[in-house]
Amino acid sequence: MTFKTFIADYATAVEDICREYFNQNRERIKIKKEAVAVKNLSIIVNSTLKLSNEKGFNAMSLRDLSADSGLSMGALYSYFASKDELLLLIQKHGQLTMKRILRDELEKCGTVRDKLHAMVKTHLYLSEAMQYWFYFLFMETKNFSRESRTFSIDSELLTEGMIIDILKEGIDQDIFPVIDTRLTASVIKAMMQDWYLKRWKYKRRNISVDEYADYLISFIETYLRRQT
Amino acid sequence: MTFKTFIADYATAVEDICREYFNQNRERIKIKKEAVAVKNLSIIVNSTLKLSNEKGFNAMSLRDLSADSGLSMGALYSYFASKDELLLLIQKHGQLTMKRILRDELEKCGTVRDKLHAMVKTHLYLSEAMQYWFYFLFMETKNFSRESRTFSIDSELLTEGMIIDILKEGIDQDIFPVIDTRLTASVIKAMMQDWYLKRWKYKRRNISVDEYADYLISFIETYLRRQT
DNA sequence: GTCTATAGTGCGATAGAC
DNA sequence: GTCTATCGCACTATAGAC
Repeated sequence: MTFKTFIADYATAVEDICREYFNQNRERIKIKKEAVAVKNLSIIVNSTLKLSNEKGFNAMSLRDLSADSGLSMGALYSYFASKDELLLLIQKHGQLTMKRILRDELEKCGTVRDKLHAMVKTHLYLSEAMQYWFYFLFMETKNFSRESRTFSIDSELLTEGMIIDILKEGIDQDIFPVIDTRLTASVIKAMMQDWYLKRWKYKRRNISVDEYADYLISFIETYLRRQT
Repeated sequence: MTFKTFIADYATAVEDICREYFNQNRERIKIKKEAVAVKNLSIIVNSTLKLSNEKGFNAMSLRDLSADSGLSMGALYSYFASKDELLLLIQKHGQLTMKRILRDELEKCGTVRDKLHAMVKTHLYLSEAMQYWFYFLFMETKNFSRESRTFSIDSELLTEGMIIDILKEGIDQDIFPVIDTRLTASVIKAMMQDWYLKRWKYKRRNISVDEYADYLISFIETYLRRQT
């Protein structure tokens, strides 16, 4: 798997998320034609992510969003009931999609080593393809409601849990040395997150997501090599 | 060095930063008595950091700050000219203090291995002692002015540069294997940053900063062990 | 040196024309 | 389904009393 093959499979992810949101909230949304709604929702979401990445969701006014999306203030409110609901749409549906993709990719794997590679690559590819989305989720969590914050924390722990399971499986099979799986999973997650938290740095240095993935995998494998 | 010995040396860091700010802006600040000014500035800074960590600097109103600090709106404006200036005070003076402490601690070291250990420990201890400050600087960068953002980026690259220098020195002395120093420094930084970005996680698990530091050092050393 | 009261601004949200 | 015009509110910042 390379980034190019990955992106071909998930090019319509944003549109899919918007369609799902539309279908789940049909009664409340004033627009009735699916094609129109999904198109405009995608524009709204993309504009919101762009503007929020620049100056934060709180600092982004709906007037900014109106100007950037090309929709009027009134039109925006046909798609969501409040600014908070827009935040929720992006958080909830974004996170669900990411979890689903990550799980799907992992299920294709046979060996422990395959799983570890798929975990690192899929996470990095996802955060590359949905860069704004990942950055948004990380930076804006504190603006969420109590319930949403819990959801966000669970999401972090879920990914970490998946890494822990892979490490444990490897230790059981005598492939990896005996290590602190929770701390190791934690720092692996931190290294993967750096890709989208410091995107500007890697861009400036012309490091591609595939190069970063290869480096990370070799770094982790060196640590997990059993001392003979 | 443990966290306990470290904190004893730098207990007055916040107060020192406020005193420095006061002395550099004597003409503009309406309060004239140093003792009063430094005391209230410390309260203001601590309240700002606390509130910003909860909901972000933008979402924190000066009414919130007034309530939390116990100073009236009018009194607050005796210490700074605008909300933006308050942001600048925290950013600029905080960053300078951190750089200074980091450099001081590294200069005490003799061997390459000592330097690497001091780097990890000092960075973690600093981010533990000034947790709110570090989190603030990371999360609020997008609210900074253009010039301030550059300053912030330089600060990130400076720390990374210090790690690169240590790695290069180790490679030259045949202590470390030949590796990509820039990428390695980058992921080491990412792992150190995780300590303050996910403070809630480590707190929940009762992992102390000394335990995290020891784990990180052993992780890095395993990677840097020359294969025989 | 600190307070209260308030001016002026820009926000989120909505009503009603088209 | 989208627009423009506008309301009420909360914000930053300041003026003037104590």
